[in-house]
Amino acid sequence: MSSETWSSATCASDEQSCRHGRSAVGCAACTVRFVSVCDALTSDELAELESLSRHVSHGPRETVFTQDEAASAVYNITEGAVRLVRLLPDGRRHITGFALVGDFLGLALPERHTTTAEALSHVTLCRFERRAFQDLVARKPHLLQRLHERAGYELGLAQDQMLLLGRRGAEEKVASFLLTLRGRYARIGLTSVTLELPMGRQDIADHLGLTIETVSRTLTRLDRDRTILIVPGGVRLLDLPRLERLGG
Amino acid sequence: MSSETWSSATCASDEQSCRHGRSAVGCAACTVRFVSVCDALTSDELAELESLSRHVSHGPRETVFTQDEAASAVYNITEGAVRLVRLLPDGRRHITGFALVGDFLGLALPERHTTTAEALSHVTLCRFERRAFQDLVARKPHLLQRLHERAGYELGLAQDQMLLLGRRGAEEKVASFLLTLRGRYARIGLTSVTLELPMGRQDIADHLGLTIETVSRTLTRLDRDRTILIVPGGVRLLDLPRLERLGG
DNA sequence: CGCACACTTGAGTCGGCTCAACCCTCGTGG
DNA sequence: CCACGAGGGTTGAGCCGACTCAAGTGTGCG
Repeated sequence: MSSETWSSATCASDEQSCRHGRSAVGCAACTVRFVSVCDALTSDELAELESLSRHVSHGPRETVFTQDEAASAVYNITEGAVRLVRLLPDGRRHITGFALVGDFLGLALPERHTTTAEALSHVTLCRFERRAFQDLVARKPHLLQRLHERAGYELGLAQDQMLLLGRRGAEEKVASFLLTLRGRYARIGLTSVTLELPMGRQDIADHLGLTIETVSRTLTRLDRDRTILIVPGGVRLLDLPRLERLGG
Repeated sequence: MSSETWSSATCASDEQSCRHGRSAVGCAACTVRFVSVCDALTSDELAELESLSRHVSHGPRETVFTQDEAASAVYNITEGAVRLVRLLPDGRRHITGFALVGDFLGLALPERHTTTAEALSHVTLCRFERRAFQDLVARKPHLLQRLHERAGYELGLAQDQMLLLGRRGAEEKVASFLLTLRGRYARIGLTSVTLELPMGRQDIADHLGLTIETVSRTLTRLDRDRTILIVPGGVRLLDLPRLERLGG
């Protein structure tokens, strides 16, 4: 039994969204609506979407869904962050990306999930049955349009990441990673000087194609020369211009 | 003036497809139709699509379109191959991928191209004005559906590539590259024992995040231990099991 | 206190990069 | 016909940065 199923059970879901947390008062009042695909819908359609949705939540390290398993649902993150993991036959793992608030999981509406999604912190999600969501999409071309735009954006991110992985240089990778994350936070309205890093060093390493030791060393070096300041749970970006010079 | 525009001019295009080459006898008889997005259309719709299309062709090293320039058109490759290049501010370049027969350029229908596309050999393409194509797509949800599926597939490829770039090992990278290419050729019905490599060593290096010397050395090593045989314009795969062991 | 876990730090190794020379083919022109 | 140069590819010597292995720090928690 997957933890996904488990969490659905713990969340006493009924017709409308359940009230187990501080969010979940309906799509119209959804805090992430304007940064998500739902933005494409009229209020009527929003109501229809809402009837399909169930809120689910997961604690840290729990699995939302697993690579290669049948994709019974797609998700929209309303709180927290998850890591998207690809496992190799030989045991090595790679983190294709980190999904933040407002991000959509299952954008391509695939038959089977291509990655495993694991919660980094406490995370809440809007869960849609895939078939029902697919039916809705088939009837609402502009929603599909929106999904497709988003997929194009993701494709661009993936290409940036490929570029990053190809050009070596640990410092470049780490600096660029921090800047990218900063940019994504800004995109959803979080512009704090302190950058939260909900993922561990090992996750960053597996994302950048480095080892945990190299990530750690690089961060401490950036800390030593006052480019960043390492704080519990994240970093403070002290010298943005230099960081941008390092990251490209 | 871009070479794209230039080529359009040399191809005396009129209502139907022009007859400058051995292809171009109309969408219904198109050799790449069943491996491309056009497969989603009925014959009526195909006729409509055809009225939007112009055949263009490019010689080796010519640019089809350039990164960051306004995307006036999207393309379907009917013959030949192109490389998709991303240029960095500091001059380094990365090849995000190689597009083969049947591949669609501009899948995400972007305002501006995210990569530069350069012909590797003589290449012919079906060219669609982006706006007109977009209008058609807006009226044909199942075509959009098909584009979106394809985008999902591309996203998967990009993730595989990220994984490849992250896990080091030149031998692994090269072996995997050859196998991936073989798989893509097979997908469009080309199952020859000899694998054509229309791209140069430098292109492979820029695609895999290696140097040209390392690519060359790795290929010669594979040649020496009889895993492959280097032939003009490509390689022959002699020991597939071993190659698969090397590539994952 | 003692354990677990995440992270940091150090010493030595190794694979791919750098720099440089060389080979081969092809096209051009004397 | 050969000389020449250009471009793509190959090969070699030495270096450097990231990995490996190993130990040490710090914090939270039972």
